[in-house]
Amino acid sequence: MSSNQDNLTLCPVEITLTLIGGKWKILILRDLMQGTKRFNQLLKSINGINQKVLTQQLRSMEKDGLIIRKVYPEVPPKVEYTLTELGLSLKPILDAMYEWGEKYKKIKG
Amino acid sequence: MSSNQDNLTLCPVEITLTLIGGKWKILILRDLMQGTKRFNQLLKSINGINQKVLTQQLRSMEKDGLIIRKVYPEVPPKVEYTLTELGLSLKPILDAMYEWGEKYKKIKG
DNA sequence: CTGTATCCTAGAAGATACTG
DNA sequence: CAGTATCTTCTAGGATACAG
Repeated sequence: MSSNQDNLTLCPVEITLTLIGGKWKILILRDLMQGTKRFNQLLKSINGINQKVLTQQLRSMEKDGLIIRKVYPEVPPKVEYTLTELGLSLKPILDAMYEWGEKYKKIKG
Repeated sequence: MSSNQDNLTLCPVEITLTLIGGKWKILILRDLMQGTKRFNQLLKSINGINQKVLTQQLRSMEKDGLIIRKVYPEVPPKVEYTLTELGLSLKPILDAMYEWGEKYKKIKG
């Protein structure tokens, strides 16, 4: 898994990939860019992910300083996930991906 | 594998991911953004990839219209890979990833 | 040099059941 | 609701050998 202890001799693009590569993190970021979300909200809005994998990805992103996990000591439990400043700073990447996908859709769709 | 037959009802970010997701395509794009490259050049400059996987990824990207493969009928063979216009249009994404990686390096390094 | 063709493996991802 | 804990499946990726 990625971590902030990864080799910092990698090229900048590779560094970025170690933190947001993989099948799901970009999609989690896409959702959290809209604001704080609860675990179940993420689970529903991310097509095809399951509970275990979502938990794993969120933990990894928390460890990497991209998101913050806030637990409300209630019953039933309530857990909210929010982007950190570092996480928010990924927005230009997400925006570029969004724009490219839009254009591609128009061409091919 | 990704293809241009993927479900176009996906959100734009997901569409982009189907075309450039995975462990290697971004790195191949990074290299080809600098211009046409031969197979062996790519093999050497992409850290950790092997021949089979590089071939697979290049075929997939060719099928998706991101790159063009040009074979020179020589002995020994010479094959060059070049970005198409569509492939080139991914540059903003690569640039954003590069910039983010740079900043991250400065903070953590 | 640029590929196929096999075979193999690690680990990501998924299904299911259970819990505070 | 938001998780663990297991067990299983799957496939991207890797190692190796060979070929035009």
